[in-house]
Amino acid sequence: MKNQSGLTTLSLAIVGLISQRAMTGYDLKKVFEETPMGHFSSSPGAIYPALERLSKAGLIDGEVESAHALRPRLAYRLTDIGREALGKHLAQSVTRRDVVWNLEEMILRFAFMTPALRRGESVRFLKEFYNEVNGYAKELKAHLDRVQDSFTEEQSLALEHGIAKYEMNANWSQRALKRLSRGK
Amino acid sequence: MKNQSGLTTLSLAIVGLISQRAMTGYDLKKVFEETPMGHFSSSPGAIYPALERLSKAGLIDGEVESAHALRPRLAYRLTDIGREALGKHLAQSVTRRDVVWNLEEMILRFAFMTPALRRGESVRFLKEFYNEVNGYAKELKAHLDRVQDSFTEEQSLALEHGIAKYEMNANWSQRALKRLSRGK
DNA sequence: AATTTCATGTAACCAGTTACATGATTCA
DNA sequence: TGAATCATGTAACTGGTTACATGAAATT
Repeated sequence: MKNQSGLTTLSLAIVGLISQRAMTGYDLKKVFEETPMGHFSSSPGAIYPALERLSKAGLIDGEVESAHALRPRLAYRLTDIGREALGKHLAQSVTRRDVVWNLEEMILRFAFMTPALRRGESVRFLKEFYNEVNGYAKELKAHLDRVQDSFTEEQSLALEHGIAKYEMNANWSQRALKRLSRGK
Repeated sequence: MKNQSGLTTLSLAIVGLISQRAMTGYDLKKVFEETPMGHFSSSPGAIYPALERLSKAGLIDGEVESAHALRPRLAYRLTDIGREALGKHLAQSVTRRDVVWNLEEMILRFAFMTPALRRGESVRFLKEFYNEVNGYAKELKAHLDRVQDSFTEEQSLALEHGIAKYEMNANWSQRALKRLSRGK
């Protein structure tokens, strides 16, 4: 459990995908294999136990589609509880901790916002996201100024990589903000 | 074990730091807490077991500094085996898989290259890194072209985030390459 | 006198990894 | 007919998380 709402990154990906259409474990596996959707293991040893946990927690519900077969195809869809949990998870505000430790998950959250939340929530997310990544980029720059004299060239470059990463995120969120405002 | 040479990302960080100067578990904890060195847990429950594993594997060696105290201060330094293992780990070539699944670890590798490897190795690393991130950026663009009609605005933006990330990495590695060539 | 810092560890838990297993159906 | 795909699962292992524990030394 990576955060207060109790969804791991993999669980979020699963719940988010299932929120769009009913899916079996195998469907999820294929999405993780064939699309650049975050980077998740497509191993059955991760997916099926995760589905079982979410099912036990009442967030998703599996419907048997071919009861006669040896391995009945189990198509999962979101329950009302699941839809609410997803909404709450996505609506959490963006903290410094989030962008430092779970940046990729933040993008995953953002990807699932429509139609789970209202458009205004995506905008709010982007503004908060921008503030945090921009703030952290400044922190990193200040740190570089302090330490670069004692650093090897590679170490300086590695830290500059971090700065460039957060600046790229700041730029992206600004662009995204414009696109969302323009679009509606 | 995340890759063929058997070092997890945390182990690499520990071995890399210890290669620069002898360090205790507490020293490592402070580095992880106070500097933006990758993003590692500063929890003793991760660090001390990792030190023990590395010690058992013969990569590092702990020297008791204050035997009289209740908690003797254990300063670790690299063994010859450890130095060799670090060198081999850092000298691995960069694969597509690496930049897709372990990009942050690649930067960590790069940061420790001096003085563990010769400068030429850093240059080779950057060239390979550039090829892979650039290639993957192109893959992502092609994917976006294929799927964007069926995507929500947020999903398109999330994928564009991925593209921007790999383009930023391509730019960074080009800049880094120039700096290393110029500098020596 | 009280709090923070130094310093190392353990225990319970949990999620993800690799590898294995089964067998029907579809395709070359 | 042999291989690939569909489809779901289990078992052993591993490493990281959170929380707890201890107690000396330094600082406020």
